Amino acid sequence: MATQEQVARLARTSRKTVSRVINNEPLVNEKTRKRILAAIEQLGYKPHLAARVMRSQESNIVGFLANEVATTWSSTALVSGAQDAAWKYGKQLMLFNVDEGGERERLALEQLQLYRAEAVIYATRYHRKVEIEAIPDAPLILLNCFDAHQKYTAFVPDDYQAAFDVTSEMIKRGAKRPVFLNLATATVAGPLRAKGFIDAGKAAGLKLGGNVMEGAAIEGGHYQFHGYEVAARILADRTKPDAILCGQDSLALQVYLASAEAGMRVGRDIAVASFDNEEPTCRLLVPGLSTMALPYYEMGYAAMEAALNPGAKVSPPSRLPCKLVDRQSLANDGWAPSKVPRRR
Amino acid sequence: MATQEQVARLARTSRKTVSRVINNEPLVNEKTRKRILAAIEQLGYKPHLAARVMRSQESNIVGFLANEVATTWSSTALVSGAQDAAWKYGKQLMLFNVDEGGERERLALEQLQLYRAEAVIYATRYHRKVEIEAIPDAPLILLNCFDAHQKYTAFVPDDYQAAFDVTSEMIKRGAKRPVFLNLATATVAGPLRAKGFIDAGKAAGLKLGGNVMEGAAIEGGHYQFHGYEVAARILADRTKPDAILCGQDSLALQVYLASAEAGMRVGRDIAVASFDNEEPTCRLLVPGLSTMALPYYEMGYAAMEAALNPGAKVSPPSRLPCKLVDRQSLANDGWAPSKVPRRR
DNA sequence: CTGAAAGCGCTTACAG
DNA sequence: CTGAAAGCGCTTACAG
Repeated sequence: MATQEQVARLARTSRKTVSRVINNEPLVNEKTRKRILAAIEQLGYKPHLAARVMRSQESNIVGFLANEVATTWSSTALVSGAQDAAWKYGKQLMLFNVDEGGERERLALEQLQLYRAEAVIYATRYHRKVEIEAIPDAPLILLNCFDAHQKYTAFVPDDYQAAFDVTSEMIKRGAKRPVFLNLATATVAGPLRAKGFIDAGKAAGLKLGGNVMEGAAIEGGHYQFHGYEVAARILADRTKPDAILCGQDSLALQVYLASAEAGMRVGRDIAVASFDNEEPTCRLLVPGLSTMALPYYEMGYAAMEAALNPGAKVSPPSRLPCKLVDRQSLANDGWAPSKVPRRR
Repeated sequence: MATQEQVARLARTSRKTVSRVINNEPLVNEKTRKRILAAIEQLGYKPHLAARVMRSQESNIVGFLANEVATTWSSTALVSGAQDAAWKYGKQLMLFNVDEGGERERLALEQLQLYRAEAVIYATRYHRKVEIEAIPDAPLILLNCFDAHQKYTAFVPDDYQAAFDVTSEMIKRGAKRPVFLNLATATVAGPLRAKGFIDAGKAAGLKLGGNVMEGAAIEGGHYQFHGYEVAARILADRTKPDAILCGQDSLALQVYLASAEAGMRVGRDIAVASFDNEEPTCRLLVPGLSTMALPYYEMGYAAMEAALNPGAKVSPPSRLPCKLVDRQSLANDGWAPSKVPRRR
């Protein structure tokens, strides 16, 4: 691979002037610039980043540790957001798939120190608490998670608002007996959403305190889905719900199965809504699933902005708003259209 | 951050001897080594990789471009396999999420040149043909894909074997009228699997040529799933199948829905098997889905081995074998146990 | 507008 | 077993 030295020789000029052209510095004669650019082209010269890093003492690298992230669709959006923000600042993302507290995580943080990363972003697959320490000389930003002592800047989805909004919409469309098939109680999002669900009922004059149930549970360290069994049970009940809000799209999938087996059709005999907007699940379900999309791209973007502009505020975690992606599942033929409250 | 110079001063020795200790070279006096290690500890010294790279002219970096990969579970295994193999050789993975032929891909390849990557692995989400060119001075390895001219070493799953094996198992357990709800015909895996399905029938004395149908299609550049409609249609038919093999777990999900709505229970009234073993789908379906796992970890590992040992054979693509992950869906109460052919 | 010199933090090549 | 010198490919700081 060619060096600036070789380019300079071919262009009959000095290394420094070549460096000027490469770094788009002004004050270079047009003719000299042309000659240098031609030489660069001819030799296929590319700057050697390691040399630049060493001399300028700037690595321009930001580490992105994805904890379990790659197992779901959400990772794409988190990484894309961070990537786009990074490129805006001329920074380079260094991406790692890690396991919390595990060997890969340790090695990734080690590598990032060796590369003199300027900041580190730590992202999790779902909203939760983590235990992690920053490496020296690089701010740590938490993405979709937070630390117990709120020591680090963090960005999470606004679970309360999301549940409040989707429940309000459900009620606005006619739901009288909505049930919330929630995430495991041991999650962070679960209780926040339960509160949003209940408060939205309260705001509309509905008492929903008894309508929240667990659709999943953490058993033996593993996340177990019980949406199918719970849905089958409540749909067999005399006072069955007219709408089911699911804590995640996977639970909605199980509700679809249980509904079909109970002879009920989603979007006609029972309304269903959910959280996540996860591909491909949403596209596969018939009818299409109405679900609250989590603002992963925006979260990733915000995290990178914060990583590159340290000194800003640290805690509490910034809660980014969620939006409903409306398809066909949030409907019930039993809801009389006249009863839908109008909004202006 | 401390340098070897500072460590040397503190340990009252020379930079070179510090370098010896750091690189585990022999021929260092035990006492000197101890002093140096203590100094390293005290100063929190970490080697500066950029400096090492520049002097040794070895970047130790391998690029991993994940095309659409992060949208599915398969990515984890592909990356993990490559990661593990890389660490075995003391190499570092540089991971990028890219879009084929897009801006992110161009930028990623550019970055890898600037970092003087020693090899590049290009991975796709599903088995297909790609158009891509290697960057100078770094071998390109294709993972889960291949190029038209077989110019590059490639690793793909053995789709023919996978379909042959799962179909044989289906027939062995009693299937008489299996139907294959295949991927879109325009995919690479689709036709290979169709052949495996038909050949397995032939080997067992069953004519399955007319039993292959498309469960998905590429329409307007997008992959569209039709598993629900097709399954609903064939299950309503007088001569309905006793088993459905699905081209991917997502199609199986749609078959579960259509079966439930037709009043049929998977694993009892209709047997279902599939390809992918994708999380979390497989864990969510009731009953659990029996499916051919694709050897993603092994493929990733093999790709990295090939990347770091160039000069080996190039074409045709290496086809890695798939294995059945058996759960409860590959059963049908109508299959008399006595009719199951015995194997010894 | 241009260039010579120094130095970033290491490892290489060599001499003791 | 140890160390002084040179150099990897750049950018910085400075002088013209």
